[in-house]
Amino acid sequence: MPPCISAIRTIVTMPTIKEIARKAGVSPTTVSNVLHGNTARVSPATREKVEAILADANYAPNMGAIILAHSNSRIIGVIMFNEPRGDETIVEDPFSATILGALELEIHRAGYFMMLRTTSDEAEVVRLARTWKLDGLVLFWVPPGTGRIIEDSIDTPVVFIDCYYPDDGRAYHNIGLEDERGGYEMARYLLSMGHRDILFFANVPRYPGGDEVRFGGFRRAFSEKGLDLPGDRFIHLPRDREERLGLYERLLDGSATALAFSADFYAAEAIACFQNLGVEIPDRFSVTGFDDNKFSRLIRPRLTTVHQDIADKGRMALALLLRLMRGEHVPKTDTRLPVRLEIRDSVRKLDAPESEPARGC
Amino acid sequence: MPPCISAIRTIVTMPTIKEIARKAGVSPTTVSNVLHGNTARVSPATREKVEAILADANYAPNMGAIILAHSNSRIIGVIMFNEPRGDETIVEDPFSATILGALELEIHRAGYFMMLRTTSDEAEVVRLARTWKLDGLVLFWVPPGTGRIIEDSIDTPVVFIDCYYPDDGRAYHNIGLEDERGGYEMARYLLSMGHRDILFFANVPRYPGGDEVRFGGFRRAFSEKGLDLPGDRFIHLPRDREERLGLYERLLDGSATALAFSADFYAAEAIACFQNLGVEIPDRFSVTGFDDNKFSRLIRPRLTTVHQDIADKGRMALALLLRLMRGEHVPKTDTRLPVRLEIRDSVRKLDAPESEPARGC
DNA sequence: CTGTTAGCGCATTCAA
DNA sequence: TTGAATGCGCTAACAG
Repeated sequence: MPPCISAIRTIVTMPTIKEIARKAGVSPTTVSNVLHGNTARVSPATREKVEAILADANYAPNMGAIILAHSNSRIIGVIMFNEPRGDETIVEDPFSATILGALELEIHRAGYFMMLRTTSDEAEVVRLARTWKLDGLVLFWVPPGTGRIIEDSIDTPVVFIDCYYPDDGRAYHNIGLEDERGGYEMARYLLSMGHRDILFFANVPRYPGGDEVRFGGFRRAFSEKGLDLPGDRFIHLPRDREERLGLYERLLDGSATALAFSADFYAAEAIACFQNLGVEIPDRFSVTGFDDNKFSRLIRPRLTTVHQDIADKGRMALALLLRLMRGEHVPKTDTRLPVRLEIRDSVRKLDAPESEPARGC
Repeated sequence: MPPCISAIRTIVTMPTIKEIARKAGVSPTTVSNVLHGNTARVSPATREKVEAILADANYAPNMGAIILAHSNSRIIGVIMFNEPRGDETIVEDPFSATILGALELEIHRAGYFMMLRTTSDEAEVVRLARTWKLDGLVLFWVPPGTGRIIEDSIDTPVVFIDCYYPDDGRAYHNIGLEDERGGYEMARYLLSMGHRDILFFANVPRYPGGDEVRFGGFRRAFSEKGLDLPGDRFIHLPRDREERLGLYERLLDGSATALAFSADFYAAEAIACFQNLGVEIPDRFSVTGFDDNKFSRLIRPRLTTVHQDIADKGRMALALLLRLMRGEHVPKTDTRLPVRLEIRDSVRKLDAPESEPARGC
């Protein structure tokens, strides 16, 4: 190994508290007290000296030792439950990406570290929490029943995002959405536009419980009008893109006038597919989404959808988690963040001329 | 504390190697050997017994102790350099999201853990690598000069993604893109469609060096035709959305016939803005993007752009990093992944009728 | 094939 | 106000 390399290695050697103490001519305990702002336990003079050496040596603690010493890592685990499929990852979904961005920002800001993982295996989550002594956990789309197992197996504060639970008489810290109301309002709107023959497309396997609740909102709106929305109007989209495109094409032979998607992305995909086939939207089909992601206003026609504040969901989840981590007692409530119907241009009034799209940037 | 709670806590208590050893009636070393598959050092009989107890106790190692014992954490740090701005995060960008998804998959698959962080501070990266004894580092969009500082300060294998370097006579492990060729081909195409008055919009502050290289490709194509593309055609987009929209609107008073964006998202944003103002694209402006993200084929007109395989970039970066982590000697090369011009419907031939859009899903 | 031992870096008693 | 001693859980060198 050439000398220049070993010189670099020397720079790299990480100073420890012990070394800092030696340089400062004090004990490791004193250095530790300085590091922790234990001003009462150290004189200003030594404090200053130690601080100078600390800065000069570019001291950085060894988290391994810290974990070992008091079993917390300052790591917040962010886990997205999903079945792995083909070449699409769940992280790249615009919803996921937006909320992950918000979480990263807040975790960083709070002085914690973020460990990201996707899995469909609760045992893996438990293992992760234990081996890393995670300080907190944010769990997305946990299937019913699984949340209980996780909470019972670990000692870590947990906040769920977008989860629905079995009737096990137990409460969870959850940040969710007014899914029922979202479905209800969208259905009311579609009904008001004259649509009766509606198909609802679930969010592939991504939102256990939630899609059903949204569909429940649709049904409620229908029954309020004395109409029925049969269960076979709830359709699971295939995971495979080609299969989805085939499904969209086959809809052209059907009688539905409106297609309600439980995610903007698939709505956009379907619209593009129809347009590529020369089928005009919303002339042939009215199409609606859910979430109001960043792209729903960029596609044409602009997508009528159910708006939610995605980044805010992440911020709320983290604020809650931080409180739990501080040991505050927070009542377990299933928070349902508000939704708002966002009417744009992808739904047409039946038996009426097309509406003029809105203007303005 | 009620008894039921303490019962749960008991379940939670994490077994250590020592406890496992006690239960199995062997020494901690033997357990450790079993855990590490050191079959040569332990008899099949004891191995089986220990394994049974291990599984039964749901043993999970304490990473703190492991880090302390041999200074590697199995964590791969993923760092995205960026200036924080307003309410937009870099993680939610479709490019980032796609590559993060691929990285998460590969890191997980390789048995490592992923720590995600955005920052604009190289000192923070160094600190992170040291305090966590990171096994590897993936760095995005590192500004020129900063990469060297980081590499010189730590002992961790580093792979850069989409970085350009100063002429410091040094090589880096970088997975980048044929940016110059991408710009060149796009410009040639625009020229072939009769465009001469072109504006190039840089990727906000996100891609130091890269945007300039893409613009360099544009200039080369122009000069090959004996034309000049002056430096004032290179425009930095404002970070603030409202300001960007204002900029787009002002373009209507200009003479440019084509707007070349260095990111699909902004191209899509601009197109939508124009459409909202009642301005037809590509009639009034031809618009092009870069990256070919998931949405570029969903918007209307479908976006003509420069395609890159984003997920593959992540996979290649991680494959390289894993080799480096294994101690393999890999020559430092600045890999430039191929680009491909993706001609769709957002560019029109000047002085010619609009082209018919392609059909098919 | 198995066990003993020392030490990784830090926080935290307890003594001085 | 300061320091010495102990232990967190694991690995690895060494001894048996």
